Amino acid sequence: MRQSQLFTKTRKHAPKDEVAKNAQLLIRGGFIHKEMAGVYSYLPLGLRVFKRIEQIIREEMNAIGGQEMTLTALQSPAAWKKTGRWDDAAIDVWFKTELKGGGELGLGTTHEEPLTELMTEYVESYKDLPKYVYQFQTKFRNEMRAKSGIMRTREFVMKDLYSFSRSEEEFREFYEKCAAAYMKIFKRVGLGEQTFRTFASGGSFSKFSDEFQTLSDAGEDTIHLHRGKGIAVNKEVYTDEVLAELGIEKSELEEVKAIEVGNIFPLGTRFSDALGLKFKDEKGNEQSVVMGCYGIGPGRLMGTIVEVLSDEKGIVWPKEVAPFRVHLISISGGNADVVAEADRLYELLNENGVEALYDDRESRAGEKFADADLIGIPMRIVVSEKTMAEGGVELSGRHNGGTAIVSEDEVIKRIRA
RNA sequence: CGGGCCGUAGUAUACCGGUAGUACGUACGAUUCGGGUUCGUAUGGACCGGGUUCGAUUCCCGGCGGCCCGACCA
Repeated sequence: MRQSQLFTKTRKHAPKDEVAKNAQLLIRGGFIHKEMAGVYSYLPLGLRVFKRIEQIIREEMNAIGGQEMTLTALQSPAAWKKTGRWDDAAIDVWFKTELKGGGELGLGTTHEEPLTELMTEYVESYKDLPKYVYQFQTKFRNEMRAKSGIMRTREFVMKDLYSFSRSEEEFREFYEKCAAAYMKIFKRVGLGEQTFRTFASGGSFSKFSDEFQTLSDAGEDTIHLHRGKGIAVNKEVYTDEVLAELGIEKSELEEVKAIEVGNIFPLGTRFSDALGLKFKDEKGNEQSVVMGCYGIGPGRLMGTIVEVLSDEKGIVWPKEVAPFRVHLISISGGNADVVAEADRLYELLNENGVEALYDDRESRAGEKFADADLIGIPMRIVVSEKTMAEGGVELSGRHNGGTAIVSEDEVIKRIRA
């Protein structure tokens, strides 16, 4: 895409009402727009990153047997009343409203109830199980206090997968599979090294759950990390009993701040019992379906990547989530030959299927480099009088900054590598 | 929900109970052209309502909005 056509622009100053690094950089770079507290729009660059993250999650969920669908955001109270969760005392973040013709409805905060009820239409026999269903859905949560940029918002997309199994053992098997898939996802988005499976509270559904925590001072959570074993314990459940169960000792742990980027937990039969999701086993006996729930917020993940991987000049996107594969920059100083050469290279990249952001604006080099650093595309190609004189183009990386003059043929190969 | 701070051009910031200034941006002209070039001209602003006052952007009250700490957090 030609940068001159992009409707967004970069800014030198972050808005004063944003303190979180992720929001400051994402707004300065033109990735997101703050609509109101805790509500952000995703602009062209931001949406590209978001979609990349979403796609990585999708691929990994499909790989473990997930079937994608979309449930509704508007929620009828009926199913929620059956499980006792329509009450504000049970879920205090409901956005509720009324229908014109009478009757209440809510904006979905989570989707156990509607999906469980939906599954009763299709699950009858042990032959129908297990099943794994997921979606990317907008969740609405009337948080007391939105904060930390795009990390805790009132409207956000969540990938939520629900597992429906015949037994506790079958559930456990998938639970571990999903935990492994989660680690793959965090690795692919560039957070593998600093993300740890963390033993956590199970809330009102089960004794325990597992969180995935990415180390960052910007995090809301405090965890006790065992670097050697690569596991951690959330402060909430940091008890002698839990430590003994995990076979670790206090002296081996360090207390660190972290961002919760994922959470998986057992639901047992809490929802299947309340909503009548049962199946007939091989002997004809009726059994309750054993459920589990698995969430990741792509937006929060995007914010976390910015928090963890940016530097003083701006964002540094990992290759797999970058809005474009390469940032092509022309430094022409009004020289038409340089413009023609850069145009040609842009076409060449397109022809080779390399998505490029092409800075074809008539700006000076300094401004273009500063913008490129802020936007954070990992690979950069510069075309200028200098590179033309040297018979190639300049290739450099956002992260290490090293540059090299390479030929055109070589550049395509290197980018694809 | 408890506590605190804050609302001034598009953005970031000054000052002031009596003409609201600067930087960036934007427009035009010139200059320059590998790390936000320099100069000139122009553009554009006090969240809303009430009160005090001769006079309020400034002080007081209310509303709305924003941020932070804590609590909460499927």
